[in-house]
Amino acid sequence: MAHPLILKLSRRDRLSAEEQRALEDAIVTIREVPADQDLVSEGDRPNASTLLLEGFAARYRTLGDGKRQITSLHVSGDFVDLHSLLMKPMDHSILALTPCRVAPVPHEALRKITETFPHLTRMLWLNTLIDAAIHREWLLSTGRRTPVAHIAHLLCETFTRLQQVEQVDGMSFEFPITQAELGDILGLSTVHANRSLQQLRSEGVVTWRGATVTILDWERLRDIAEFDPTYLNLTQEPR
Amino acid sequence: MAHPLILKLSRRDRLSAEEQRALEDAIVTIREVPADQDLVSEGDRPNASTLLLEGFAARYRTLGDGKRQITSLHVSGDFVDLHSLLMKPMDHSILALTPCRVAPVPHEALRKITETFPHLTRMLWLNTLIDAAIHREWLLSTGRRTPVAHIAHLLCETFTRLQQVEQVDGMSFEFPITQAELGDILGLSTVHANRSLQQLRSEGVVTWRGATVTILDWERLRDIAEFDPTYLNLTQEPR
DNA sequence: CGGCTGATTGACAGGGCTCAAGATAAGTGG
DNA sequence: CCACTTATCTTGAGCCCTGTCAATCAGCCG
Repeated sequence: MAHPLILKLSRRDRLSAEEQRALEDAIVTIREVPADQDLVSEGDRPNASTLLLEGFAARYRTLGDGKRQITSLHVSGDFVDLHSLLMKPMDHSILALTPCRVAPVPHEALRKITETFPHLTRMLWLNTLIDAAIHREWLLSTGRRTPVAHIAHLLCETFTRLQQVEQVDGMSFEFPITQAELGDILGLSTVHANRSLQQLRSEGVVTWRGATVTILDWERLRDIAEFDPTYLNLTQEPR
Repeated sequence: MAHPLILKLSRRDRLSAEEQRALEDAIVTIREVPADQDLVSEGDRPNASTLLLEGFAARYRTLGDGKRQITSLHVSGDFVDLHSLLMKPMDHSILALTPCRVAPVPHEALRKITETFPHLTRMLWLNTLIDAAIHREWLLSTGRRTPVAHIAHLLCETFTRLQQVEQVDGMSFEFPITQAELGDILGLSTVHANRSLQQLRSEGVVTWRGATVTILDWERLRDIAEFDPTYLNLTQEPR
């Protein structure tokens, strides 16, 4: 089974046949998780990391008064909690935004990879480094971008990430999040998320109907967002 | 030379003598960088990663209109751009907030470590995972904490991190950042950063005179911040 | 002492939040 | 396929938070 992680990593550097096999062999079971259920919960000490095969998931943290911040979004091919191999316990939860198909990859298998496949280990490490780069970009968005630019950036980023795993259709893609969730990504209230989104739509750069987003004017969207995909490390290089 | 990175990593898991030696041997030169100068600049393709031995540094990104967001702070023992081993080019810059003593660790040496010391590699990987965990915590702060709670959290975090590398003096520590920089950390204007800080001081939980911060009431500061150090992974475990 | 940088303050405008209601869309049972 | 229920999206109004601008104060250095 050629899973989307291989697709994703292969964009950054070539994986040998052995490396691909090691990744494939690491998957022994598949689990279906319904929407709105935690894939992993804060405080867990998982003994496997979760590879997302299908669906959308979000990592989030909640404050005492119930305010929630989504700290990252995940799509197929993402290793949503690869870090739990080395960091325990979980310091945040991961929520299935849609029904998800996931593969728990036992930490034993991952540890074995780190002992035997240095290059593949670096590629997995890189995977978590890209997560961190996305976090930094989100920090810039939350702290300094206007709400409209923040949404624009989120759409550019999501489009680009989905493109890598062949989940886009022309300039359209499925983006099944509610506006309440959008607010929790942006660090804004639902109402303000709604109004900012309307502004972006009214300028004719995007369309967002139901769960499908269409980018009508990529150049303009990119300019509004000041989107520069460097941080996603999409180039193939020796790593 | 027992550098602070060894101190820092040893809090998370025991390093063997060979591993420590490998880290020590990786340092061949030391460089002094004056304050307000970039240690590394966006777009660079460094062939060494920078270990911060002394001083404070910050990673930041800037928008077209000049707005700046600081995405992380670094203190002695931090490997400020360890990620540049695998991610090129640099997607952000790193600034010396004070005069810094740094050790460039050649990527060659690091790559060799990944080929020969799987456990040490995991420890370095962990180091970058903790950076990412801090990013997530900052996202929560920027998106959902009040400015006062955000500052409180920053102080709790900084105190805890400095404690690990023995840079605190009782409940006091040196924190040489200006209020403009504080604003760029919080995602607020300088003026508002100032007013929020005053509020925290007026409640008698902290003192911040010149570059030295003193925590007068840790419990209260922790409660205001809802600070939970889990994400810093301070426990010693097999990794 | 004069000239800097950084901290503090006041006034005011605009942005973003809350509350609450109405409109749409999506899902469910008959 | 319809009627109903529920979730989501929109909109309006009013208040508070936060940004901007500009001036004053404080500390440090030559």
